[in-house]
Amino acid sequence: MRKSEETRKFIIEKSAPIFNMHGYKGTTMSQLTKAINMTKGAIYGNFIDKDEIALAAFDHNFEEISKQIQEVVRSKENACDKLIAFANFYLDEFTEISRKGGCPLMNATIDSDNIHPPLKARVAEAIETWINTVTRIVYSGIKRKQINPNTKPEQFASVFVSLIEGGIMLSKATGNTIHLSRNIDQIIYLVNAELRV
Amino acid sequence: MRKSEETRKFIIEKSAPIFNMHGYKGTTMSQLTKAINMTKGAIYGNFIDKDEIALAAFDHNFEEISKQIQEVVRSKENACDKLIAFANFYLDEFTEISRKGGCPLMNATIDSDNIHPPLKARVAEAIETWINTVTRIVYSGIKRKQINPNTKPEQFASVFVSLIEGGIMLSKATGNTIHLSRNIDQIIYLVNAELRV
DNA sequence: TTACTATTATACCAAACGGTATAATTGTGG
DNA sequence: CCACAATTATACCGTTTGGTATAATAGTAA
Repeated sequence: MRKSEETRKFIIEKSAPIFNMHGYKGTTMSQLTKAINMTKGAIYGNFIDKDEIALAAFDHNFEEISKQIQEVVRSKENACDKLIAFANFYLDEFTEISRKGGCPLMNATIDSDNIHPPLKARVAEAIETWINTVTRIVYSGIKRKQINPNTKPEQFASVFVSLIEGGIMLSKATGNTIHLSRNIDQIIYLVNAELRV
Repeated sequence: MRKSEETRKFIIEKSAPIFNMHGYKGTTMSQLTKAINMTKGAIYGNFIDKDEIALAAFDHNFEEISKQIQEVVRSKENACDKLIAFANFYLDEFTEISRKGGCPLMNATIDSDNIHPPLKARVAEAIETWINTVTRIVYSGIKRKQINPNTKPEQFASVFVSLIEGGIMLSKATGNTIHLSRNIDQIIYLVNAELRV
């Protein structure tokens, strides 16, 4: 009763970066058995099929990055500082994120589309959550008179998230961090020049 | 001597959206035979392997979208108008692009990573080309006194492309065009408020 | 320690994978 | 229209795929 939950967690942790790197179709059961150093019997004793592992892996990837972001955001008081810290997190962690296959939200967005509807639904939910986090920071900043009341929180959130994701994509594709770096600069500029009061 | 090139072209055209929708691993030879309504013999008589079709499909997807963008950009005289027309193209064509599986550059970036080095190299090249196009428009605008000389063309290009790609990703994932729409608004705002002289 | 249950390993399955040899067909220059 | 070459269809190959019985093992409550 106890052991199974441990191995289940273990399997998810080891599988998560593999799904993130190779995608759903690109990840095979034998890749997973090698990574976790267990046999199929162990996997299928804890998961009903590949789908369940893939979904659990995505949840794990998203939760892990969410936790880190929450921590970074909470470490700042001012809403503008929260946004800047949020953005800088991705720049600081770019190498580490790349090592694990890039941003799981973007990867799963592309990977699940036209292939895996349940995963796609999960991704959509995660992205809404992420956008809402940014939106709420802006709303809260306006309320606390830290952010210009003319700012449109939803508009800013789309731009904010897009600059991060777009920057990751460009830097990943070209192998050059400069693109993400420029985008984070742009975010910092926007926050300081247009949002901050 | 003539026929083979025709069918080769035909195979590429029919295969391109499939590779774009399902990715390299997610696309199977039998999917392709169904789509082109021919047998494997026909395919392997014109291509040495799946890789060659995948690469040709990516090139085709990129060339097709490049051609359309070039046309849109050339239709405007002023550099700022070129940039706005460029951005609006993606908003106007979002539905059509989605129908074909989304932006091939983003899809291939995610899909090729950790899986297909030759395709990844091709994607990197295509993205550099795309960024250079934007950079050149800005440089040219500065030279022709249409754009503020303080503008940093490379910085703007990264932001420009990221807002488009990020917007596509968010809109694709959530099924809501609003994200891309907001990003295009942001681009137009940036061009008119900060670039245009 | 025992007895039973939960968990993992082994061995296997049919189906689908990318790819190929070869036969049938079709296009084409003379 | 013929003869030959280029192209496409058919039938098959070994391998790998996700998944499953079942046997062996390990954990656990009494």
